[in-house]
Amino acid sequence: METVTTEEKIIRAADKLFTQKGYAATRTRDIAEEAGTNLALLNYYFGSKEKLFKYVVQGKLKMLLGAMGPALSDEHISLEDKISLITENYTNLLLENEELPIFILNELTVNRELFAKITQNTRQIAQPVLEKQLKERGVEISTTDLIINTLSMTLFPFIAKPLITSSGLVKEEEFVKFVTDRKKKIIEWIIKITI
Amino acid sequence: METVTTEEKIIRAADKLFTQKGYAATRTRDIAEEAGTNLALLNYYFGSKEKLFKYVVQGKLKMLLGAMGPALSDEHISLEDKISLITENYTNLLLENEELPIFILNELTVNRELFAKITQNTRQIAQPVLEKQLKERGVEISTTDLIINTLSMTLFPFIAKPLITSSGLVKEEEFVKFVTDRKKKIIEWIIKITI
DNA sequence: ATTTGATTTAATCATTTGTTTAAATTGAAA
DNA sequence: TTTCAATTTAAACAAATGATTAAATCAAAT
Repeated sequence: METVTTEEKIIRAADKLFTQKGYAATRTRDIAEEAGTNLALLNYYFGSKEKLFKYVVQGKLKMLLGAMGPALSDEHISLEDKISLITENYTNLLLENEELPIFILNELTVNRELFAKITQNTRQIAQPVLEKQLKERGVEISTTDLIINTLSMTLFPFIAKPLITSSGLVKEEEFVKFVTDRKKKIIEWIIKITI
Repeated sequence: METVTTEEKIIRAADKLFTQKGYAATRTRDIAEEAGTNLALLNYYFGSKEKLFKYVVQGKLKMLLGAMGPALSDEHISLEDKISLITENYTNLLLENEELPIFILNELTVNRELFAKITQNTRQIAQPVLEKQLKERGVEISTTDLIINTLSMTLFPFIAKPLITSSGLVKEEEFVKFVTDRKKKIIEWIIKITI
């Protein structure tokens, strides 16, 4: 049997509720109840709701950026394979964490300072390599447009899922197939655009 | 001089704060203060915080869908012009209302039922016309992919603006130029993909 | 000028919410 | 077994928050 410490139980409960409802709408009492512990333990272990939130957010953000960083900055991975890796990694990640992007982007809007440091690193390493690879190909598209187009087409269906499904564009039960099929298409589209 | 009723002042204040901070984080007292009125007037005119919120959301949602609906269902507008209209309309709309998409998508995640009715209409009218136009062209892409790709590339920069700017991909002061320049590019890209 | 209904104000209520406190319990070390 | 720190519990506190009330003010109609 796996033993889960009280601290870990609180983290998991907080993760679930914060991601689901956002910071402001989540009650410390609900976290405690979800964790099956006492309300006071939240402050005993983490000091405050806000500190617990930051802990959770840091983890989520690393998750989100971790799916992109390493692939981008490797010189030995071709442009095609990079696009491929990004769409593949993100699609898989978001299939397991559908609320992740909206959660991050929403809290990011309110709490911008919190994120600046973590995000900058990734780009500064990745961008020069990408630019070099694009130049070698004699491509007219900018690195920025390439990255944003890839992320757009990959992430948008997850971000806009409630709009897409409730409008009937894609049925709820077909969603997984829809984004899975898109993985291959996106690479083709990006290549058509880029070359 | 323009005369603004108290009711209108409350709506504008609520609009601003709800869009900026979301439902849960917005305090009725802040709305009253922002409107320059008394707290009790909010309940006098709208009954409750929730009713006021729904009023605001309905307006925002119509705004968002209104930028797409009419263009799509018109048989006399060519495919190119439709893509063109959507990116043009949305880019302009979101330049004036940058927080709009994240606000809608976030609240939509929590409050799904509220939106179902309004969104369904738009698609049911538009999709058949689009499908016909695509078939006439002998194009292999699906209507769904076409719509989602166009929306992705147009909306994503606004949705992910905090991530894009704080990561340094696009500088805050260059953002307007960036999305404005993208308008033309998106149309070219979509055509490359579609044809 | 008076009346009447709509609007506004100030004060208060009841509940929720994040946090703290002090006592109880547990479990390992001496 | 005793001791002692770490952990857990139950209760309470103070502030914040959505809502309500009753009185005051205003503006138009009579």
